[in-house]
Amino acid sequence: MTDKTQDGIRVRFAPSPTGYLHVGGARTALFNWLFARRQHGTMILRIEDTDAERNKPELVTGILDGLKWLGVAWDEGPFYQSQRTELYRQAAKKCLANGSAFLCYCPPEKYAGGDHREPGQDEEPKGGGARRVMRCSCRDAQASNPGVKPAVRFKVPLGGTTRFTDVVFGETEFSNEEIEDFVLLRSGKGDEEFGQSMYQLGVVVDDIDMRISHVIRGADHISNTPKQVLLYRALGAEPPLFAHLPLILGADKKRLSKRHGATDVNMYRTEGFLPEAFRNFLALLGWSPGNDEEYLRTKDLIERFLLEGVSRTNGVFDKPKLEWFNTQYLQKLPIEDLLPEVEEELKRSKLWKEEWAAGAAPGPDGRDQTWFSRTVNLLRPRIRLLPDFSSWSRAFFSDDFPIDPAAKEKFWKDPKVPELLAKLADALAALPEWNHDVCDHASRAVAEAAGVKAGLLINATRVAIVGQAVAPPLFDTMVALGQERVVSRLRKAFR
RNA sequence: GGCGCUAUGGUGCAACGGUUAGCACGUAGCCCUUUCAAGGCUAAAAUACGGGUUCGAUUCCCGUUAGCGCUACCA
Repeated sequence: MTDKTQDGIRVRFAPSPTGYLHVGGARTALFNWLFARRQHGTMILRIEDTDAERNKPELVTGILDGLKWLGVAWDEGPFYQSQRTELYRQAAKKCLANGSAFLCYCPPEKYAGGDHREPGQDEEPKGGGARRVMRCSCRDAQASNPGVKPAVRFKVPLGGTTRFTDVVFGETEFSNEEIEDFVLLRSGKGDEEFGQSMYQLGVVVDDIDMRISHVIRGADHISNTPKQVLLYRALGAEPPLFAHLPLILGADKKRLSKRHGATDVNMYRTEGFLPEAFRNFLALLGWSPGNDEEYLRTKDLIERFLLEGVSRTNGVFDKPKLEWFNTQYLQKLPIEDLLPEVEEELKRSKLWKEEWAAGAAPGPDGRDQTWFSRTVNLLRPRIRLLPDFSSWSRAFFSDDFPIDPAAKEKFWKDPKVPELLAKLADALAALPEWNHDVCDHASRAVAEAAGVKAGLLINATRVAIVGQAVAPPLFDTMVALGQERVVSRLRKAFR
């Protein structure tokens, strides 16, 4: 075991391109990555595409995109198992040669059907010891069917136990009687001698070849592990350390699936979550730093990540908590980390103006080079998802914005409003300077002169200048928009 | 069915033999307030059940129950 880490910590994430990058897979990838970073190790990406039937090569791009968005960067690969067939065949032949595997001529659908009971066994095997009498004895099938191509099966010991140490679950032991003679290599098609590798062989051969020190993967692989440990031994290698991760469940505690909502990480990107918030949330699903801290930026996660902190209980994917994390990041992130995300969002929605880039020309208020960052800061406490910058905050970035009918209904009810806004427009237009306090005083003066409460004017004005009942504090909003726009929007309101 | 794993509020985690069982999300209420958020305060809410071990169990052991996983020439 110890010699496994001689050439350093080496981990891998090994998705199969039979679908998109699932949040469960994303969490596995994240844990591998955090562990590798924390231990100054190496992370390898390996595509497990040995099943030509199910595998869809075009899905690899989506998985890679998902990982990149997540910020999980691998150091080696991606390696494709479909291109390493010869390696697996050699390993299978080695097992054949040293007696740890055998050729099986059974038709695939017959093997488990009880065709292989030894003579004299008429009872259907019912688990327990009876099961092992199912050792394949299909030499007869070969004799009566000379053309049949065999698969290679591993010869699991008839007795004894196989144990391994799981860093998360502890010492784990399986009775060999429970393990069937699993297939290593599919039978050959056409004129091939053998077909593609099966999962168990591929993982083990690659994990040996890639000198993997820690196998960090979902707990759904616990039952596979003894098979793999047996294979390591048959191939003359020492098994790595295993760390199985509890599964992620949906709100009903069933395995997370599409009907629970989005399970494709790329959908969280398009929904507008910040990758760092998503990482923070995911890291805390099945792992804890050992105390109550929750807001952990990526550098903190790396610093704190220990396999010992991984939980053994399956966890529910709680989207409301993810949303909370996102708002936390939207509010707390240093502005320079947030700006690029907002810029990208505004570009997506075609609202972006190059003059807003840092250090460029003044913003719409014609005053300050950092208009964009000031405006984002003003907006961020109320934003939940990145696209809100384009929709909810549209009036800050474009003159073409809708007026919400419900907002009108609520704040323009009073018949005095049109005249009030006209007076306010005149008052504001006459202002020699433009800042929060000046706007504040001018507005309140107009309200007072008209004999109405300031609130009435303020609320009505908000609707006129941003089209919504909800926005940042009014006078800050006025400053962000600039004098010209505020005046013209007020004048246009009832025209 | 067999085998394996797991079991703290609705949810995610903490307490690794001794705490009034802690934090966060969510929920309810209050405060703040020009809207809405944010923020602050408060409240309701948990050790699945039954046996042991121990001076003492959330914590260790056994059983029950429940959930999940595996049980493919899928990964």
